[in-house]
Amino acid sequence: MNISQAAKLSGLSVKTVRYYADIKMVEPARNLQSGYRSYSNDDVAKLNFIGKARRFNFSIEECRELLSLYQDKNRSSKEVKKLTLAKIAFIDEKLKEFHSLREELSHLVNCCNGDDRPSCPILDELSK
Amino acid sequence: MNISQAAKLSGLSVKTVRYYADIKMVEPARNLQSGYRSYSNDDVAKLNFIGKARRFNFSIEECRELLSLYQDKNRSSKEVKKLTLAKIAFIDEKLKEFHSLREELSHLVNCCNGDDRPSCPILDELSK
DNA sequence: ATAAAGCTTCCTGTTACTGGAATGTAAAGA
DNA sequence: TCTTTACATTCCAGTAACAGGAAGCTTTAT
Repeated sequence: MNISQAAKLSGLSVKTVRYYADIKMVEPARNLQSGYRSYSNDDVAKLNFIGKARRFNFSIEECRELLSLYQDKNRSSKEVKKLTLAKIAFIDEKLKEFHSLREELSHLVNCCNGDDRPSCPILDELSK
Repeated sequence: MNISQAAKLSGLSVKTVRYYADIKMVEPARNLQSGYRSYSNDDVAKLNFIGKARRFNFSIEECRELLSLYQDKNRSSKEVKKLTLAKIAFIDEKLKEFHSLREELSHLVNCCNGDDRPSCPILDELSK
């Protein structure tokens, strides 16, 4: 099938699918006459896989690893679990950061009248 | 003072300070003989301000806005509060995203044995 | 036959810098 | 004074993961 069909089936944009071909993550066959990319069902499965992994916040490089594990029938689940735990740790970091940011910002907001006068504790804090 | 001194006092890298000059956010005077950037205390105060705002997750463009409000003696605190509330809303979005991601991932991790066998529920989920 | 749709490659832009090369200036030591 | 060293300058490339768009083929529909 052509690229737009593969994109539709995998829920990705054509641009994204072409990008994944460019970076050699999912390289479809080529129609020799037209030069068009020709995607197999297997290719689409890989695109799907990558799409899901991306939605789970795995980076492209991590997707590459997961994909090679996915295709390796002798892999151990340990390796996949390790990657996933690392991702969870990363997310925990982000959660902590954003939590404390949120607290600080909402503290500032609570101190600010938010009226038409110029006095503003938020700016005061930023300039300290 | 020269750029490295300004960088030190503001807690930013020289590269970053130069970048802020390039994008016309903090444009110091120039030493006409050497061509070196010449930072005033006021410039350093602005750098400080921006550094703090960046740590509060404000984007460069938002910093630009905040900075102009900061320098506008007639600004209303309402405007600053509005920006800050928008930032909090953005952070809340991120928190929600990461929370649900974390849940899904830890669910997968709990289902995975993490041993030397190939069977892996994480990969199974990603390929569905 | 022609037009429209779909495909190709290539280039630019995004965010907020960082690293590095080539080169110029200033300060410190011999 | 000369030289080394430290610091400054500009400019270019790279980062992550694409999106947008131009110019130009190929296929399909009318």
